[in-house]
Amino acid sequence: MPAMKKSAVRGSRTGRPIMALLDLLGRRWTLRIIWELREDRALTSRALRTVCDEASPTIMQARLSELREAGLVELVTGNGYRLTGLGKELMENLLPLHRFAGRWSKSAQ
Amino acid sequence: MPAMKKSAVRGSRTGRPIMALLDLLGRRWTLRIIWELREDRALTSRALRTVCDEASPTIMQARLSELREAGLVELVTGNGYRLTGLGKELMENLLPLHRFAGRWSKSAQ
DNA sequence: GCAGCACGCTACAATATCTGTAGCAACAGA
DNA sequence: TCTGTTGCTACAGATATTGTAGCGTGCTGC
Repeated sequence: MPAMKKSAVRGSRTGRPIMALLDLLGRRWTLRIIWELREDRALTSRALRTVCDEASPTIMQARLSELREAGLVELVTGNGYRLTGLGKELMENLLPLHRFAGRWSKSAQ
Repeated sequence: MPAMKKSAVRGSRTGRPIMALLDLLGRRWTLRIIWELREDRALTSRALRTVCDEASPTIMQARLSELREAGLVELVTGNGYRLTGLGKELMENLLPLHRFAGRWSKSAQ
């Protein structure tokens, strides 16, 4: 499994991949980063910080490192960060959330 | 939109539902809770803490309150917590992650 | 009644994580 | 050389999470 060094994925000591994945995605900005890189976008770390509500560089670098270790994101020098093939696969699974978010926001209270 | 009182959803001040949703899901244990309630399971708060790596009661209650405000989870007295209709819809969108997690874990390095 | 027991939930101090600001070295134009 | 941008780091303060203890309520058995 990618990125399985000691604390790359917190908690979830069961070894079940889905738990490790849910834990990885359940960290601040992680889902957002993947979302912002959808449709083959490549963004520099600073551009990512800007689109992610001016997230702090510390945590942005930490998340990008984790995502790189996990094999979901890669750094293309001179071009910024973008999703790997695996990352795009994950993105495909997340795209339906856009439609759901619309329904969710409309279902008042 | 459900649960849009002041700080129910942190960051993401854009008002775009997808951002609010990604922010809600990007908090520790939130994804895991929804996952553990899949397939119409109903779990007590203590059972949820047990299956979620013994998460602390403080944070479990906080997450459950947020999810209830968001209309994704409900408390059935005498039966524990379970997903609402909306919550099940979200769950449907998350189920493919199980398969992805398997592929992810197999793609060494 | 009255123990036990599990429930949802809270208090509170210790710890981990995140933020905000500043700044580094390396590279690219002008 | 000067200006600007890149990826990335330091560090102190703020926020979120953990771990432990415990509350009040309702239920079951005695």
